[in-house]
Amino acid sequence: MPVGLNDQEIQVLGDVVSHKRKIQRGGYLHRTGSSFQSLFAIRSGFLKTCVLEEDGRQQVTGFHMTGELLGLDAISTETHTCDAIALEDSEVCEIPFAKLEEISRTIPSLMRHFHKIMSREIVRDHGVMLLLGSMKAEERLASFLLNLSRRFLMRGYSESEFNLRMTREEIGSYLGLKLETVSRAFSKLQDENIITVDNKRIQINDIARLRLKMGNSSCIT
Amino acid sequence: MPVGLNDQEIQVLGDVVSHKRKIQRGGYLHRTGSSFQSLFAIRSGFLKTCVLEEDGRQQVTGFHMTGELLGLDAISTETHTCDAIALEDSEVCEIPFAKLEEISRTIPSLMRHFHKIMSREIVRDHGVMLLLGSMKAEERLASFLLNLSRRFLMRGYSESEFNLRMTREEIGSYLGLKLETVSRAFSKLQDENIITVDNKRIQINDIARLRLKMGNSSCIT
DNA sequence: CGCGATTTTGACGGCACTCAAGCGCCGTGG
DNA sequence: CCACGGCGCTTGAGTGCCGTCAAAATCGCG
Repeated sequence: MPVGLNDQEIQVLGDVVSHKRKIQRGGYLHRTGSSFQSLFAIRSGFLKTCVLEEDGRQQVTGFHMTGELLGLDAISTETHTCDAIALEDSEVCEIPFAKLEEISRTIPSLMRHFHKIMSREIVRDHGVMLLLGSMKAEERLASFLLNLSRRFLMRGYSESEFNLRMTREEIGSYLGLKLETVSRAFSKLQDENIITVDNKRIQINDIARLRLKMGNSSCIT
Repeated sequence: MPVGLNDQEIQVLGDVVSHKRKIQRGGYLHRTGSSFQSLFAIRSGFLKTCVLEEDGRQQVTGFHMTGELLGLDAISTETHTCDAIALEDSEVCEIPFAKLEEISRTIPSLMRHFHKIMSREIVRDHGVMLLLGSMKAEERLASFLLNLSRRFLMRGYSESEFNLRMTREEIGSYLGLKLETVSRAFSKLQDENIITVDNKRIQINDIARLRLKMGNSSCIT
């Protein structure tokens, strides 16, 4: 997963990864308030992170797939600030953070890589802020689908056909919309023959026109 | 600024800070696309960061004051992903990032501190995402004012009376609202005697009721 | 097959956006 | 000194997008 490291470095890093953990669908990887010890690298599966509001409802802050790193938000307070929940059976590697810091002192490229990952998360969040702050419902959904498409492609899956792991409500929570609005936006894009929707199965028929829907060129990572 | 370092460490860090830079009101600290060399610690003043959209309009991603660190987003691509513009005459310390990484290898507490700062930025962004995704105009403005209030308090200024450095349009851009909506929300809070608004001068008369306006307890940092 | 969860679709209403007018402040120039 | 014009701010009226409420359809699963 960590790009830009040589074999030796990867091996050293491998020693840090204390053990793997399986989380079945619906299970928690960590909860808000629980103490922070480790980062988690996703080996397989699909997770969401969400913060709970006082009234019980939840806001999804991200969807995460293979190769991504979870728990970065917890470094600051040494307490997790969100829940991480598996949307399908998943497998993660636990990376004790203290060890990671220690080892990264001897491997500059690893440290640099780690810093880039944190920075990329900040850039990603800015992209989402842009989306939430200035896009309409249809633009948000287009942006979301294109983002998923790109991430599937990077992992060797089809960029034009994939299964959503999350519900309309979770998509809506992430995009700052109600589930009905998400559903309507799906239907609208389908009416225009840009995508084909069959419940959770999405097929992108015209990726160029989908990109046009999202006036903005910035693509959330 | 950096909390949690001892005197010796602070001195070492001081050596890293190559030189100070003054930016006058309206001036750029850095621009989108310019190459990344250094982080910037704000010594004094007030800056905004914003990303430009293709259509020329801009979305403000943050307001930044004394003691805060700018440029974290640029680490990932080694290119700045946003503009940083001074909203009043400001002074920053330039911190060459390569040097910071190098030195942090010998001072674990500095490295840890840096990681916490990056992590806090991620948490902050999640707070903004929550705000943009689920709050109404008045709640957003209340949240914004309380955030400013707290940050002024932390710096030894009054928490109940301060000057806004930014325009209504910039506030709106940050909060995902149009300037007219921001203005109306100010007026409404004033009508309820919760705040007193005199152009850029804000006085918080009833901080408890202002907190109530923002149903959510999460406070963006 | 039957139930609950999820999704779709429709009708309606409200909040925020758009368009527009007017005010106050301030720097410039007559 | 004062008139003028630009800019930022406020306020009003009307519109439209999206949230709310509701009902029906479909899916998933035992």
